[in-house]
Amino acid sequence: MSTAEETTGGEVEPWEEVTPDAARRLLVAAVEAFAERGYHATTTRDIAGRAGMSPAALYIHYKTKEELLHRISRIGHDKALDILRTAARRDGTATERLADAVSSFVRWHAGRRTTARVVQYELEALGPDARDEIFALRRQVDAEVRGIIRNGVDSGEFDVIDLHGTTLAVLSLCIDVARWFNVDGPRTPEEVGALYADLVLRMVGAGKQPRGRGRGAEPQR
Amino acid sequence: MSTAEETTGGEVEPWEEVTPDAARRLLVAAVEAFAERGYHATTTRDIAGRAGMSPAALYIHYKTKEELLHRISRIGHDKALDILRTAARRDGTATERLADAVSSFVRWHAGRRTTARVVQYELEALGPDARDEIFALRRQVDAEVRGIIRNGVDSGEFDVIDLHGTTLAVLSLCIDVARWFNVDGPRTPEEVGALYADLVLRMVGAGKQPRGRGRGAEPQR
DNA sequence: GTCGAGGGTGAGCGAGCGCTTAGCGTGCCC
DNA sequence: GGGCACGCTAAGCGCTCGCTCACCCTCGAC
Repeated sequence: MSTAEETTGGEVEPWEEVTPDAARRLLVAAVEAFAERGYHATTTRDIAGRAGMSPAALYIHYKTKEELLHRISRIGHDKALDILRTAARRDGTATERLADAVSSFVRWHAGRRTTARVVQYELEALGPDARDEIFALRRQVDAEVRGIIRNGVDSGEFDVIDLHGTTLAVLSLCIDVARWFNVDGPRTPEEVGALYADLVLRMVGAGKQPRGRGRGAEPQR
Repeated sequence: MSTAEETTGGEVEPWEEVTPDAARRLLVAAVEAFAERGYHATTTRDIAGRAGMSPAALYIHYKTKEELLHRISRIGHDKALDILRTAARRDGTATERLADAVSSFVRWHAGRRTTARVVQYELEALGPDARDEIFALRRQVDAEVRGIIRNGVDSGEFDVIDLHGTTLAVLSLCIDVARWFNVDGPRTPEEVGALYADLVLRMVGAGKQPRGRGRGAEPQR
């Protein structure tokens, strides 16, 4: 949001890829309901009601309630992966790219918290096939973050003992934002993103022995 | 890695405070079912079946299905708070106490993952009264960790810009272990606890300016 | 031996679930 | 202007849910 180079994190108009209009309204209603009450506690009547339609209308656009969850999960994971890929492929030092990846990923989890909650916490309601598809995306998410951290280790910017464990912890920290973030709370998504980027750079030991690699002169802050 | 002084993290025989025996078997069955499928997707028939009893037996020991969740949540939060309090009240530097708190808290979330999942992720299914009671416990959990970090800042051991935000992030990191930890995975609860303690000490900037301080070294004061 | 109390069961209630079906209104093509 | 495809609704099906109720078995007290 601040600099032109930064990855956006929050999208302009979400769900615009879902057509026709009635299908999108149903899907948005489902996101809200799933995030509020959870998949299993949400009824198809509730979803249809939020979208201003009768219960039967849902089945014109979606085969089952689970298909709704699958579509939400798929689109959400695509978006999350896109955010990380954009940050990972920027020019700049590993330190800059990791900070950008974390801050934009966190901004998405905070700013679009309802979507993120469904994406991150309702996976187990998916059937086996959908679950496999989504888990493949999650492995790619993991690989993007691990790639940035490995770059930083290779360049000497980072000091990391357990690459896989640290990657796991970084992602875990970001994902959990969707659990606790409160829109009415004292922090904006941007503030949490900035704080978390700083904490993650500390976790990977960035900016301790600046060996003057790459183009990024100043390590952090 | 594990000194005799360390807080245990995993308990010897859990749920021993629940009597009579049939009530405990039902509660343990409910923990497993809630952790596997979630509260709303779990049926009372499933719980009773796992405990080897008829569906009606559940209502001899518990008024409703929600009372089961409440009891589990209450006991679990008491245990979590107890773990943190024990670590916070040890003798030693803030660095040592924070490392102990994080490693034992994480060991509990990993080693008793089923319980922790229910405790951390099924709160919203509680009614308003039970929710209030549990949230009060959660504020105490937060206060314990914040207290240790504040001690470290005051003593000069830690370098923390945002006390509340950092506390939130530390707890968030620990709690999320219950989401991803896999008993059949490559890491033991002890390994994750040690890794996370190290990462958290980095997050709070421990062991930077006072040389010779930090883990492994002899504590003074 | 009788009896009461308490832990347990089989059967089933009313409600609400996911989902289906028959039919209706509207707009487009000719 | 007739025919029809499409989006949608009202009604409701079959099922399973949380929970209840009438009754039974076991066992210690006397």
